[in-house]
Amino acid sequence: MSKELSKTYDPSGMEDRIYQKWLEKKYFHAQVDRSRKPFTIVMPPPNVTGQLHMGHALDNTLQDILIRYKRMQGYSALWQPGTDHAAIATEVKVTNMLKDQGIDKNEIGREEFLKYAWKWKEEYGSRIVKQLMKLGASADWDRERFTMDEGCSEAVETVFENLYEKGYIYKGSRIINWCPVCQTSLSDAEVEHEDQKGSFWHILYPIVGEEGRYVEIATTRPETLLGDTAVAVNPEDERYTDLVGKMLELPLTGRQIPVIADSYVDKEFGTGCVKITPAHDPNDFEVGVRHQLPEINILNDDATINENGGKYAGMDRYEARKAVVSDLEKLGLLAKVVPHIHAVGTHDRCHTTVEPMVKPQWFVRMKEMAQAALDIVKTDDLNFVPDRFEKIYTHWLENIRDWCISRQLWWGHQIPAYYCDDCGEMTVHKGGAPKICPKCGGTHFTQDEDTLDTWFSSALWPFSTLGWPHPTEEMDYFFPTDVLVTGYDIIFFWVIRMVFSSLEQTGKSPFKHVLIHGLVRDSEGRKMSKSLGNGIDPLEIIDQYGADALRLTLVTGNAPGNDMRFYMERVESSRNFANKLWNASRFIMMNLDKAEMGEDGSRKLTDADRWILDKVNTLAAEVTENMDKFELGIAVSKVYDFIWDEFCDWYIEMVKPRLYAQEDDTKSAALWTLRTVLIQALKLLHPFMPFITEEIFCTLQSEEESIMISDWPVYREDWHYPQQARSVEVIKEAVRGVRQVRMDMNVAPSRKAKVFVVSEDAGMRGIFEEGRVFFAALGSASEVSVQADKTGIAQDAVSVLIHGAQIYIPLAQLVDIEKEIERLVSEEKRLVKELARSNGMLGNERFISKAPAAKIEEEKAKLAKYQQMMQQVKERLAALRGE
RNA sequence: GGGAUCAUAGCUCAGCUGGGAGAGCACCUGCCUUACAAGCAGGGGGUCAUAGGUUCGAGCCCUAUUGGUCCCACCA
Repeated sequence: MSKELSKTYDPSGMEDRIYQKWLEKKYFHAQVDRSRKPFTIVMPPPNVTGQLHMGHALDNTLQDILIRYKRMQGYSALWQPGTDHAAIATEVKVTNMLKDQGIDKNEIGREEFLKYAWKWKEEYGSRIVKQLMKLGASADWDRERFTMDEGCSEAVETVFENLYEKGYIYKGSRIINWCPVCQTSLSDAEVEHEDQKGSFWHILYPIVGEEGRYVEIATTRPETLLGDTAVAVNPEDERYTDLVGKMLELPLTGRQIPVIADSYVDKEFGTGCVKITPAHDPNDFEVGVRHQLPEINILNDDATINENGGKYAGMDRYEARKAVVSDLEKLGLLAKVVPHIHAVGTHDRCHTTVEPMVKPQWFVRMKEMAQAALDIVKTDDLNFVPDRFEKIYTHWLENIRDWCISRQLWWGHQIPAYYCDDCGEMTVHKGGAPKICPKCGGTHFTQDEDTLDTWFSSALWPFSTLGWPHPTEEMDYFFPTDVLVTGYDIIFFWVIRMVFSSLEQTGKSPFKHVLIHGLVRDSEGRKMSKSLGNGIDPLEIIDQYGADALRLTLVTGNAPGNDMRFYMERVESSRNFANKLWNASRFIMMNLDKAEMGEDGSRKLTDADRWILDKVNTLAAEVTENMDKFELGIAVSKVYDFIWDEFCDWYIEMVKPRLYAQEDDTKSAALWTLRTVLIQALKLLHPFMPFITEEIFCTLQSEEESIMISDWPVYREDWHYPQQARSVEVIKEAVRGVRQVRMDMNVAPSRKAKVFVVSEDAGMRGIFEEGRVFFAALGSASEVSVQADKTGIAQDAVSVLIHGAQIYIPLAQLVDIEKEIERLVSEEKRLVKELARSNGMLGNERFISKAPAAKIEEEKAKLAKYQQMMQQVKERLAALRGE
């Protein structure tokens, strides 16, 4: 006696109840178990103050599918979760929160600010975790980590020290990207280039000592003229050969600057003369280094002009631009202004135009580590799915520049560099300040003010969460991890940095596979964003349709690496599928309640039973293969089609007459098959729709169990029934034909008719004898007569011609002979085409000589089939026409 | 400037290593058949962007073209 399911599928309440049970039973907890193989996924840590959006929902659904699949296969499957401190994102939020309370972060100071930040983290840190739970995420929450917890921080300081000692981390005054609003340096990856309309200002620099002679330069940023320390021309540019070495009058400043030659200058572009501002342009900075030019910083941190800008000091950079241009015009030094579209670097977070500035910052030298990361992707130890992302990865690494890791923020890992209060000597030291200054023996130190780029700590995530740098059992067992699932938008920020960090620190790639997915867009293909207000809240979808429906929607028809559009209609159709499965299960349980399933020995499996067993068996093999190739969208649609089409629309309908009969010696076999196939299908579906499958599974069981720790279906030889698989397909074809004909003839569904199956082939007759009962039910037949010839069949019966048999339905006065002929003629036309195609192929000598033998045999079989059917059509037509 | 990617049914998208074009939704026609109307049965609808090429055979491979999306990039 099984328990009961409610009448309609209603996920609300059910999902939370089930999740709670899973938590209590500790099914998510993975342990080091040497008797089993490990399978590990490390969760991309969401921002600790973030909220679940569709991107998270997709990302975590994919991970959950993989981890549940592997767990069912018997792996010790660890899904390592945690959250990221998200340095700048969180700092901005906390700062704004304080601002709203009238508190200025600079007034309260670092220590006080951090107290607020931690409080904020405690308050909101669990929110995203709870939201992931609503989604059904089976992560090992007992192992939840945070990038700024003790262990992760230790890993960060250890790596910093290691890299510093190796000479890979250095501090230096280099040109970096500066965000004037966030007031911090940025890495190259954080700068987005946007095309903006601007102008090309052509400015005249008078040549010293040559009255009336000028050099014309072109610039998009005239205000930086205030920081110019040279003008450069190409050494091979004959137009300017005589100028090199001469001095120019730098307008508005009273300074004189030299003309230098540098191959960086493109003769063809602009005027061929470039003003050089080493302090505010990355290229100019390098030119400056080559020529030992002075750097004149003309900007304050908020992008106003500083005291080096003379009369322009205090002005904002754009005010200064206007003022400079207008002053140049007054002096007659503005040659012309040309409209110009150029790429402007902006901060990816606040979209402020960044200013290149020279500042003392910490950098990671990338050359060697990038090479290691490039090498590993050529091996089997690291591969991308789909593999085209390997190119993107490679291209980025080949062009990588040193990574600026210091940030002028407070929320984050403070750089473990200490300056001796006595002599100023810097010491890098993990685990707090050093005891004694190695240079002067001083004992008082001041720590570097800067914190690390948030990606520095997330780069260590795959191993810091497993206990590194300590030699833990987890590290030994679960590392390297198996799959990393993430969006393509984060390859540069995160994936690459994890790879080289792991290679450097552990000697291994952090994961074997990187499964890349695209973005979830709105129904019009736009990115979901706060500013557009077009975001769809996954939690609302879950409330309304259930997490299973959301998950199914996100994974169906989605190929790796491709963006997808989110449609409410698709969520509804997913929910409908859940309802379908729910009701089919309910039907099966009702029947299990009514009758005994019987002992093994008493079961008599019919062709239909063997057919569906064969189908579900094949399905298991195929789905497993798709899963292993990360083709999750294909895998789930196969399960979907199986459940809806084969199982519900065909098998259950086939089996009904046996269930409803008073006496049927195959009834228990039907019940057993229904239950067995349903369980197999539930298991195959479970990774995708964990809640509904668990609910049904548990209702079917007599004892308390869970589908999530049940065994994943494997292909089994004893369920391989090729014979029955074929014969039931024959009957299905006949049923479809009968239905089609009845529809064409407008026969009321309620009107049953006697159906004759005629075949000279005894094997074919056997198939229909065996399937007689369900053939009758599905074909609306009052009676089925299987015979070798047409004895007793009225001449005006409608006919269905299938390969190897003819089906006749005498429908008396309802049959319209003309219409019947029409139907047959169109069938004849179709067959003529098919025959032509088949004959064409087989008549082609080159096909015969070059195509694989199996293909040729297949085609020959088709030809024979069509020929046979054509003959039937011809005979039938002749009979109807009274020939 | 370099690169990636897409173009398949009215809409959104699948289509694995080349071997007779698929799904969901929408549409049309019949059905309240005692699991399900969130359903059942049947149906219409595609020169797989264009032009070449490779092949016995191309939606799939190659080349070019057109149109869209995205990423990277220090031409001031």
